[in-house]
Formats: sequence, structure tokens, C-alpha cells
Amino acid sequence: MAAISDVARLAGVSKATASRALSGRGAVADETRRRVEAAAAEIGFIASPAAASLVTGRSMNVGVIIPFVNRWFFGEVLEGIERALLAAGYDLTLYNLADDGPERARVFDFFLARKRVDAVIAIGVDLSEREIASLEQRGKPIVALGGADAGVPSLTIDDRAVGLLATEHLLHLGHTRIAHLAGTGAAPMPNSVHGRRRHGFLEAMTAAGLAPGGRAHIHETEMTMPGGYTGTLQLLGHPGRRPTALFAVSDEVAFGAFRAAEHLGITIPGELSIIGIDGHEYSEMFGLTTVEQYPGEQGRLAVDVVLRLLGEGEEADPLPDSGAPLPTRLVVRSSTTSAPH
Amino acid sequence: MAAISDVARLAGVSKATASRALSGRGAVADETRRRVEAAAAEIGFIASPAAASLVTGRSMNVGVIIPFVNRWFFGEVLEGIERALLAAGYDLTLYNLADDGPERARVFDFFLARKRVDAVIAIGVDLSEREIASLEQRGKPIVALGGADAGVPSLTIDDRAVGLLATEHLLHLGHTRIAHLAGTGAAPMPNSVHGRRRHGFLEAMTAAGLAPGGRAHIHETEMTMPGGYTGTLQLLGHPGRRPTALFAVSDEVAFGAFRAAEHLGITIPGELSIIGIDGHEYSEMFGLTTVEQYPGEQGRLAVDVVLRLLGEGEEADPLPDSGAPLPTRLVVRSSTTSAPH
DNA sequence: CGACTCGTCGGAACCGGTTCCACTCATGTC
DNA sequence: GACATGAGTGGAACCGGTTCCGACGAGTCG
Repeated sequence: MAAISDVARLAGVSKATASRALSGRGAVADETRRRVEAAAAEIGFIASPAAASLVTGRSMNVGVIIPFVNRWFFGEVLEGIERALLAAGYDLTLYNLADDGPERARVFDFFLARKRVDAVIAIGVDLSEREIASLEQRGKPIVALGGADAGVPSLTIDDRAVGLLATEHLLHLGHTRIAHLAGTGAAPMPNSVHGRRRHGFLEAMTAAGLAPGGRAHIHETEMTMPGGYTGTLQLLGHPGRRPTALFAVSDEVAFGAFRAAEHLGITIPGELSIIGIDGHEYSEMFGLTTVEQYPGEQGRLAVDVVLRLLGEGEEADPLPDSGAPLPTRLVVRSSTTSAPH
Repeated sequence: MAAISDVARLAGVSKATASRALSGRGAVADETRRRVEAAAAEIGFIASPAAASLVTGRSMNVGVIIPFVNRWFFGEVLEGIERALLAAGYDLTLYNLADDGPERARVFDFFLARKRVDAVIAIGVDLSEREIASLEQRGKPIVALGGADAGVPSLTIDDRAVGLLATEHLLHLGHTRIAHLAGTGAAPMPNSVHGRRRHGFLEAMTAAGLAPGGRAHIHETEMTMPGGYTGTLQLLGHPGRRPTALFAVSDEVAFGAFRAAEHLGITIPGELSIIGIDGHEYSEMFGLTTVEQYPGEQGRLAVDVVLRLLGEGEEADPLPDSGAPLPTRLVVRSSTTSAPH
């Protein structure tokens, strides 16, 4: 209701001075600033973002594109981003793009094309060249997180190395019959997160002289607990020599494997060792050995990069080693042990 | 880059007519409209939301306050809201307010007080009177979902009835020693979701003449899988006559109970029946009997109410039975069976 | 045939800030 | 004491739409 002209009148200054006093830009005498601030407080003045945005061209708002909110990794990233953005005075506009349906085009061509977001953070989505070009042409920085995007600053762990590390952990324990529960599309999409983890697995197995003949020991499944459950049932359910260790592409998948093993009467880690990836909140409860990553922190980092790209906090904090993969850590718990015999 | 004045010039009309043609408000000849639309398409005109918002006072943006994004119920609600809002041409600005820290005041006094959101949807948060007043005074409709908010339109299931229903299911199966894993704060906060479910439990037990003497059969725990795990260990871990049935305040808590039962060597449902609440995506995998609710649909409904409050689609769709509790459904699976003997 | 209605359109004000530019005045320098 | 310097301030333009109001022409009616 109250406009800056009201504040100016009450404080006995011009609109220009009132604006300078409240925004902190430009020179204003301390005494004047105090008067303006007092006047603003008195009438409960709150600046209209629309008006400011209209003239400055900046909306103090960042768009976040995310394929799921209900998967642990994505939820954590989102929380981390939200916190960091809020602290910097930015709003977060959420776009949940699960599939590549018509909504996706609408989001890019309408919602994101307008001058409503200053930048875009894309989590785990592969941006097409057209989409990237559309945003960059409008001067909107893009930061990718966990995707396989070329041409835009992107933050990601080294999924290949992580797959290698997890598999080597099992190899070091003496396992030779090791199965991998991969994410869907891992084989046909070698550059996806799933594909890179699968690659790390194969690399370690090959190096150990255990390259699986067929693909018998790799099973692709959805990245969920039920996916891990049914995948494990199929992997271990048939007779014959069973694997003694299982590398699950994510902790949630590993949880499903726990449940399947229970169902099949297989003890963990006695008859089956299981390792996952993520450092899921629940992994401790399961006693799951895992390679941790830190999605909340990754979200915060993505915001850092975005803000720098927007010209904020220029030299405040040092540049993060751009290009360097994000940190991970092997955490050994009770779900992995030496191979039987 | 391109402004509406450019479109107007190219189409050979005034700014006023161009605006009318593109926004659909006001009378414009069909032929003129086509010319304007062609001109807009030619130069890739996209209206600036800030400019429109400045004069109309509407931002086409709804704020959503949510305490967690990584709990199944909340994530599903968020997805439902996002989809519905997007379809209506609205943006969704996310505020993740986990605790009642200083951020909360900042969100209400700064972020939400500005003219940036047209309305607010609050999920599972108890709004203070001051917070409600602050928003309503600025003409911003509020819709509450799953909270215990008085004074604002609120959508919720009948948690007491759900607790009653779940407990009666166990009673009908002949169970008499029934434990309840309640959410934290259920007893001191009888109006919370946890409190109302607990109340339904007690009501059913009392009606069956089984009112628990002490509170031995109720254990409060965090609303997560690890919470259910440790809670169940404490509930069933000590010697003596164990409960034969467990009513978990949520499916996630129930999942934790499954894991704890496995750990204790208790078979389900042979030695322990378990029922949850939610209709969690994973409940089928666990074979969990549960009282389903439909958070995605609830989110959609909340958007319906908000849009109506904003004066959109006034009589398009009929009013939902305001005040009537949201639908739930008992789904019996393999985790519950008749009491032993 | 004059008056009136109605559809269509243009001019101009306006939303609420920010910022450029010009101006004043106190201070410092030679 | 003349002059450059710079902090502090006000006036006014401006961002890019929307909408009020009035004008104009065509069709209708008495």
C-alpha cells in the first residue's frame, strides 16, 4: 500500500534520495538515511519487487528445474539450494519436469523465457542445445548439477570413479561373483549418471580379470526401493551359483535389496555383501556400506556458482576449483564383509 | 529485448490495442488480433511479468511453505501443487521452513510481505495469528493443508477417524495387545496430525474396553523410517508379553518397524501385524496394510481453492464440499492378520 | 435523416521504483 | 582568494506493460 513516494514525503526528501537511502546504493548522509529508514518503518514500507525488477532488469529470483522432489538426492539438493538462495535474498521458483512431455517445452518457452528468473539451476536433467541457447541468449546463467550437460558450468561427483571405488571395495574383500544393480538406461546412455557408475563397475571388474561374460551380472532397474527389491529378486531368485556381493547404483536401491534378501532368506552380510551410493539419511539404520555424497552441500555450491555468475560476491569467496569433481567418501558399515570361505 | 511497443509498431496499431490483442482482454477485431499475434511471433515478443504485475497488482505466483521436501507426503503434495499451478499459468515460489528459527520471521516479514506472491499455500505448518493477519491484511489468500490452522480455509483428512479406522481394523482381527507408534509431540499437542491419530487410537481402544493403563503401549518417535526402527526396538525389545499388533502413525514409520521386526526375529504378520497411514509409494512392496490418503490430489485441490480465492475459474468447477474431510481408504495387504490363537 | 448504440481503436496516464544528470555547497589546494 | 573536487540532493526520464477515456465510423431505430 505504501509507496516510496510516501516515505520520501514523510522524511522530507525526494524519491531519489529515499530510494538511495533504502537500497544502499549511492551516497546519502547518515542523518538522512536514518530519517528515511525511520519513515519507512513507521508506515511499514515494503518495496515492490516488480517495480524494482522492471527498471533494474533483475528479479532476484532463480529458477530450479528438478525431475523429482521425492527422491532423497533431489530433495536434499533442493533443500540446500533453497537455504542458500534465501540467505542471499533470492527467491526460488520451482519447476518439476519429470518427463520430456509438452510441459517441458512450455516451461522453457514461456515460464523461463520471461524476465522472471535471473538464472537457472538444472538438477539431473539433460538440457538440449536449444534449451541452453534459449536461456543464454536471454542472458540467463545456467548451472547444471549431476547432469551430463556440456557447455554449461556443471557440478557433479565423478560417478565413474565412485563406481570403481565401490566395486574395488568388494573386490578387496575377496568377492569375485559381484552383481551390479544399475539404473535404467545405464547401458544405452553411457554418459548418464547410471551409465558412468556402471562403467566404473565394469572397469574394476575388468581390471580384476573378472569381466562379466554376458551381462548376467548387471541388472537395470528403477532408482527406487521397489526397483531394488524386484531387481534383486530377479538377480538372486534363480538357482545356481549366486553372487556373493551386490553393488547397488544408489542407497535406495540397496534398501530394496535388503528387503529382497530378507524375503529370500539370504543373510547380510554373511551370504551377501551390499554396497550403495549416496550416503542416504537412512543408510546408517540399515548398516549400509556406501559411498557418500553430500547433496545439500552440492546445492549450496550450485547457488555459489550462480551468484558469482550473476556478479554477486565477486571476490568475496574464492573460486571453487571449477571442473574438479565434488567430494565423496567411502563409509564402511556392516553390510559388507569378506567373501565366504 | 522486444517490447510491446515494437509489436505495436510492426503491426501498425497502438500499444493499447497490442496489449488488448495479446492479453485477450478488451474488444479487438479478429483481423487486428491476427496481425498483432503475427508481429509478436515474428520478433519473439514475450511480455515482461514485472511490468504487468506492476500495474495489475497480480504476480501470477503462489508461495508454498513446506517444512520438509524429503518426506513422502510433503514431496507428493508439492508435486501435485506444482503441476496444478503450472497448468494454470502460475509460478510456484518455494519456502522451506523446517524450524521456527529466525528464517521463518524473515520469510513472513520480507519475502511473503512483498507483492511477489498472490497467495500462500501452507503445508503442515501451524501458522501463528500474527502470520495469518500479516498476509490477510495484504489481501493474500491463505490455504492450509494438513495443518491445524484455524481461521483459514484448510484441507485435511480426518486424522482422528483414520486413527480410529486403523485401530479398529486390528481389533476386528482379534488383537487386544496393540501398540501405537505415534509421532513426536502427539500427546502434548492433541490438535496436531500426530495428536489426532493418537486420539483415534485411544478412542478405539477405549471403546473396545482395552484402554491402555499407563502409556506403555504408546511410543512417540520421529516420523521417519529410522524413527520407526528405533521406536519398534524399544517397544518390542524388552521381554514380557509383546504386543501382537502395531499401529504406526505413518507408512514410513511402519517400514522402519518392518526392519526392526526382522532384526528381532519377529515374523510379520505371524507374530506381529502392522498397519500404517499414508498409502506410501513403497507400501505395496512391503505388503503393508495402510489407510491411504492422496497427497498429490490434495495438492491439486489446494490449488483449486487458491485459484477460486483469487477469483479465477469462478463457477467453472463446482465448489468442493468445503469443510468435508479429504478422502482416505483402508487397503488391506499382507502385513495384518488375525491375532495368534 | 438525425440520434443513438456498439464495436474498435489511439492517446495518455499510471503502476513504483531506479538512475542519470545537473546543481549546491563545503572543503582542500596552490 | 580563485578554483577544482566531491559528497549530498532533487528533478525528471524511464522500465514495459495495462487501462481509462474519448473519438470515430458503421449500423440501427424512430
